[in-house]
Amino acid sequence: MKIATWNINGVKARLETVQEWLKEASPDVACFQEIKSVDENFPRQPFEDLGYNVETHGQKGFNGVAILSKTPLEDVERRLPGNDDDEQARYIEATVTHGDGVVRFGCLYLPNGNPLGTEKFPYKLGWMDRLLVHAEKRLAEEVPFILLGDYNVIPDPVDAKNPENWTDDALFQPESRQKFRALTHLGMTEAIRACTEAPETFTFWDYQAGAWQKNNGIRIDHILMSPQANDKMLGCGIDKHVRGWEKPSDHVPVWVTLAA
DNA sequence: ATGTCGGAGCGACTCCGA
Repeated sequence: MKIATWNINGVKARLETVQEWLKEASPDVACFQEIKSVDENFPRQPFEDLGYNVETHGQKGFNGVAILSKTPLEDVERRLPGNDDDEQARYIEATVTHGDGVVRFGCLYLPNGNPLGTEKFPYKLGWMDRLLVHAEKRLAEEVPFILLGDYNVIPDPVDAKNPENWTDDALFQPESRQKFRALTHLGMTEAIRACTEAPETFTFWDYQAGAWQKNNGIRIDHILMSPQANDKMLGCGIDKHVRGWEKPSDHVPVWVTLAA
């Protein structure tokens, strides 16, 4: 079973690119972030034509997440619990049958948090606190649970080409990194770090200032696995080549494979 | 040293968010 996450930066602008990648990579489950579409306008048909079931949680203009699965998506829940006043579409959860068991997926688009000194950074930290509470609840259920998406957190200096350039950025603040570590300390395994020790393992390259050409990347898209999911993990990868395609997203797909 | 992109609202440019 192959499971992927990708911040596509706009489903309308990326439709052909995403279809091309789905044909090439053929994930069983794909989580997308920044669909930038309301649910009614999400182009479901092109994905259904490729054999996917589709569930979305979108809003107008920005944010928005989606889960695609070759097998049915069940018990779909939208919104991260913990703040009924939060109107931003950043979380969707669903269960997929896998072999003789099930896997629950949480697809997330964690707030960016920039610029520091505005209400955006405490919103990010509050959202991470809610995610910690929710993950703890899911982990207590002791079923395979995978929390994947654009975390907007650079976990460690090794996860940036030029970490010194990120010291004033919300993605690399000590508080952001501490809360990300706290998630793993609940017992979740961060898949890419568990699968590879390769240097310069990045998932995002800014559109600006020739970041891609200079490999000036960061690693902010993560797949966190509960113990029951981690026990099944076979391998992982990052589809870096997709960043070099025509009309790319600034992020690339990240994936894991699980034993049946 | 600088370099971008997507979407919305408006009315073919400017702003926002990243």
